Order: sequence, then structure tokens, then C-alpha cells
Amino acid sequence: MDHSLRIKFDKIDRKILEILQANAKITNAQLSKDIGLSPAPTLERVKKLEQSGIIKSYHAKLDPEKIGLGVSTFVLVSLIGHNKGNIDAFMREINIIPEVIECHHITGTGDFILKIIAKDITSYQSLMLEKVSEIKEVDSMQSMVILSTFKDSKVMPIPA
Amino acid sequence: MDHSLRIKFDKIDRKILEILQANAKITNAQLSKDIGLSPAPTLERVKKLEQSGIIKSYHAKLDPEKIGLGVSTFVLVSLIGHNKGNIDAFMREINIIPEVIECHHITGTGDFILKIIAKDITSYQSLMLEKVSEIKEVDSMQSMVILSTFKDSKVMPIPA
DNA sequence: ACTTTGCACCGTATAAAATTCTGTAAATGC
DNA sequence: GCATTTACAGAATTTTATACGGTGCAAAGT
Repeated sequence: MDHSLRIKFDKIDRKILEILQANAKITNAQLSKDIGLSPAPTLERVKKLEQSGIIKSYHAKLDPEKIGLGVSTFVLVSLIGHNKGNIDAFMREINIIPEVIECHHITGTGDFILKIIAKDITSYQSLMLEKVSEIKEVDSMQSMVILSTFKDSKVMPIPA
Repeated sequence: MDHSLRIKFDKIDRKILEILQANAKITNAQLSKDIGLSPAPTLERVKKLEQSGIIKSYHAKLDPEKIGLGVSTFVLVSLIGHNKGNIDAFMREINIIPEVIECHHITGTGDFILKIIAKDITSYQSLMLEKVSEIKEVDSMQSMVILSTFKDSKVMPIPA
């Protein structure tokens, strides 16, 4: 059974999605020009894409450096047990740490991969020691510090 | 020398940034209410944050499943050489692959970590075989398939 | 201590944008 | 072929963003 309801969208919708991923602040008038429709049906399509959940939300992207966030990392985490209870407990703890931006359950080496952002190495260290490694379900961790980011695209390629 | 020009912003600006990260589509009127100012200076602050580069851009977040993107992965990549020429060549190749959403240079096990998104396992496989592993600077790769995503916050914590 | 300057704010007016409404044409189903 | 539905355009309306003018406060200088 397929829970993720397949909503259909055509070539025009795809173009709308591409444009809004790259630039959410475009006016409806400009968007309508770009896709070759009048404003009314353009807006109608956007609303439909929002209501159907294809467009989930809109976000401002900030410059981490300029807001004083100098350290970003990926952390591979192994749990002591792999049962659902442990995973749920871990998730709950992770969710209340704002510095943990992402948390994915993965195959391979570890069990989870986290993306963490902090002010500097010092605050990163205390975050890890006092918060993350204090979670009792956590067995081992391996940090990968981001030296530089070459690509950080907010535009997903939409299959035909 | 500090290239990342430290722009100063106060408590109100911080609140604006938090709100716009979580919801970029908020109206200026509502935003002004939330922060306790009138619309005019609120807009002024937002514009300043945009011009200073603290706010880089605005993006629509889509539901990957609903646009037919069922497979997301992190890939650790080691290069054959670690000199600048090799890294630049690798970056150029990576940049033209739309399925590679992110590319970070990291410390630790590998040299790079990529985030890749694809339609299904089949298309992921052919992407990896025909595009990524064809890049001649690539030595080894290790894929971690995302089974599920528990947290994907677009809100960074802003240090005081 | 007083003045001056500059900045951040507010209320209002204007311009632009989003949204709604109405009618029309094309596509779909019977 | 006719009825029904869907998607569209153009115009009217409402909402929102933006620009302007004036006010108070705080910091800097005298």
C-alpha cells in the first residue's frame, strides 16, 4: 500500500516547482510570465501544489558565517540497541537540541547521521559532551567537520 | 583577515531571522506584530538583512516522495589526490550533476560528503555508475542510504 | 548640562501585488 | 453530438508592500 499519495502534475507544474525552489520570493505576476500563463491560473496551480503537500513550506536561507555559526559537522551515531523503543527515545532527545539541524536513519556504518551547527569548536565540543553523548541510547559517534561547502542546492531535480 | 564581514544585529533582528527561516511566506504585517514593531521599520530591517547578505535567499521546500524522489543518500568520497587541482576538477564535475544536492569538504574518513537524491534505486545506481564514479579524481565511495528522516530543520539556532 | 546629530520608530498615503469573480474555450465523458 | 468538467484570460477587488513625512530618543560633542 502506497501511503505517499501520488498527485499528478504536468510540465507547467514542474516548471513552477523548479522556479519556487530556486526563488520563493518571485511575484505571481513574474512567475506567470516565466511559465507562459496569466496570473490567475498560475496562482491556482501554486495553491493546489501547496494544498496537496507537494510544496511543504517556504524558508529563508541564512549565511551561517554571518550569524556567527562557524562550525558545521556531520556526525555518524551508533545506538546501543536497534529496537524501536531505543530509536524513539533517541529521536525525542535529538529533537529538542536546536543545534541538530538534521537527523536521518541510514544504512551502512552507523545507524544515524546528524547535521550539527555550532558557533565554534569550543561550543561544538560542549554541545557534544553535554548534550549528544549524554543521550543514553548513544553508543559511539564519529564527527566529520565541514571544512567548506561547495554545493548546497535547494533545487531538487524533478523526474519526468 | 576576516572576509566574512561581521554585521551587527540585535534581539529583534534575531527574532525576524528565526521567523523567516521557519516561514518565509509570512506577511510583513504579521511579522511586525510578532516582533512588536510597526510594519515600516520591520520591512526596513528585513531589507537590511537581505542587503547585508545575512539572508541569502528564499526557497520552497518540496516533499521528495510526492515528486517521485524516493531515494536519498549520503555518499563519502575519497579522491585519488588531495591537491587543489584535483579538488577543483572534482568540484566542477559535481556541480553539473543536479542529483547531487550538496557537496562538502570534510575532515575524517573520506574527503567529501555528498547528498544525492534520485527517483529509485535503479536510477540511483545508474547515476552512481555512469556519472559519479566516472569522475576520474574519485578513488573510493561509500553510500549511506537514508531509510527515514526524523528531523530536517530549516531553522538554525542563532548565537546570542 | 545643553545642544546637535542621527537613527529608529510610527502613522499615513501610494503603489503594487495577490486574490476573487465572471465569462469563455477546450478537453473529457456519455 | 451533447453535457459536464476543467483550465484559462481579463477585469474588479482586496490585501500587501513600499515610500514619505514627522516625532522622539539616545548618543556624541561642546
